[in-house]
Amino acid sequence: MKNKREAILQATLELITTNGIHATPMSEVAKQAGVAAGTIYHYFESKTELINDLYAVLKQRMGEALMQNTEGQTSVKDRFFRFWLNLYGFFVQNPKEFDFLENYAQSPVVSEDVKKANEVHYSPVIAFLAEGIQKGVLREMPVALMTALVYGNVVAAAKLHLYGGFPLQPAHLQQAMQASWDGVRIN
Amino acid sequence: MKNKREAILQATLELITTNGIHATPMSEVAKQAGVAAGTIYHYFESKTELINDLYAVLKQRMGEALMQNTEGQTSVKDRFFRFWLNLYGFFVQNPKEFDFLENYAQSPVVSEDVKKANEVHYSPVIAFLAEGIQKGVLREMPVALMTALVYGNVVAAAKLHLYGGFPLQPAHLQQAMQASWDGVRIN
DNA sequence: TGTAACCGAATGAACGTTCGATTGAAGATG
DNA sequence: CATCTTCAATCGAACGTTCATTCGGTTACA
Repeated sequence: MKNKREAILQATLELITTNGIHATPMSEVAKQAGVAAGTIYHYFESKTELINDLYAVLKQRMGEALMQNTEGQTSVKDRFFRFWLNLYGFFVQNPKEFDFLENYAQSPVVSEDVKKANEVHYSPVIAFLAEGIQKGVLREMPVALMTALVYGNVVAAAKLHLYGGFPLQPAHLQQAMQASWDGVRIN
Repeated sequence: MKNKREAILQATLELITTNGIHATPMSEVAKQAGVAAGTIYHYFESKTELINDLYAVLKQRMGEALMQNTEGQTSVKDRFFRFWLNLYGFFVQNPKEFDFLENYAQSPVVSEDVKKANEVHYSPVIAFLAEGIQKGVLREMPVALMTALVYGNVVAAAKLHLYGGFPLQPAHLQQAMQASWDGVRIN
C-alpha cells in the first residue's frame, strides 16, 4: 500500500502548513491520514525523518515542474520566461507545497544532508544560465548570484499573489517576468 | 530593569534561530537569559506573546535601519541604491534577526494582527517608489509588486551571502543592485 | 513597611515513541 | 480446494519524558 505512506505525507504537509511544526502532534497526523499512530512508524523512523522525507518529495516535484517543456531549441529569452513561469505556476498551484518549502526548508529540522542532496533539481537551470552568459546574452555574473536573484523574484511574486492580498493578473506577471529578465540580460 | 526584558528577547532570538521554535523550551530561554523561568512570565504573558513581541521589536529595528541617511534630495537612483544597501546591510550584519524575520515571521505562531501592525515600517519605501513612478523614472507597475520584487532580490542576496556558501564581494553587490535597478527603472 | 521584581520547585497536560496483540493476504502443504 | 504457516501491515493503549505555566515564598528597594 503506497496509499498510506502518501496519505501520511499529505496529512503532515497540511497540518504543518496550517499549524506549524510545533503544533502538529503525530497523533493528529495519524488522525488526518486515517491511520493509527503506530502505523506512521512503520513508514517513517521518526517525526524528524517524516519531515525530511516530505521535504525531499516536494523538492523533487518542484524540480519536475520546473523542467516542463524546456527541451525546445528556442531563444535564451524564451527559455528564461518558460522557467520563470514554470516555477511560478508550481508555487501558485501548490500553495501548501510552496509554503512548506519556503518556511520550513531552512528550519533546523531539515538536515543539511537532505538539503544538499536535493540541490540536484536545480542543475539544469544552472546550466541554462551559464550557457546564456557564455553566449553573451546574459550578464557576466556568478551563476549562483543570478540564480538567487531570479529565484528571489519568483518567490516574491508568488508570495504577493498568495499571501499579499494582491492577486497577480497576467499583465502583472508579464511585468514581473520582464523585470527579472531586464535585471540579468545584457543592455 | 529593562535589561532582563532585553536579555529574554535576545536569548529567545538566539535559541529559536539555532534550534527552532519547537526545540526551545522556556526553561532554556531562562537559563540563557540568566533568569528564572518564572521571571519570563513577569515580562511576557506566554511563549506566544514573547515570540510576537520579538517579531515586533525586530521589525521595528529593520525599519530604522532601512531609513538611515535617506533624507537627502538626491536622485531616485541614488536613493534606490541607498535603501537597497541599508536593507542588505541590516540583514548581513544581523544574521539572527534576519533568520528569525525570514523563517518564523509568517509561521502561524506570529499573529496576523502583529504582522499587519508592523507593515508601517515599510511605508516610506512605498512612498518613495510611488514618487519614482510618478516622476517617470520607475516603471508603471503596482507599487506592491515593485516592492515585492526588489525586497525579494535583497533577501535573495543576503541569503546567498549568509547561507549559500557564496560570500558576496563588493563587486557582486554592485551587480545585484544594478540588476534590481534595471528591473524596475524605465528603459 | 509595602510592593514590584524575582526565584525555582511543583503541576498537569501533551507529546513522541514503543510494543504486544490482531489482521489479512500470499504462498506452501496435503 | 481446504488448511496451515508466515510475516508485513496495522492498531491503539500505555510509557516515560518534556514542556509551558503556576504559585508560594524571598529579595531589594523605595
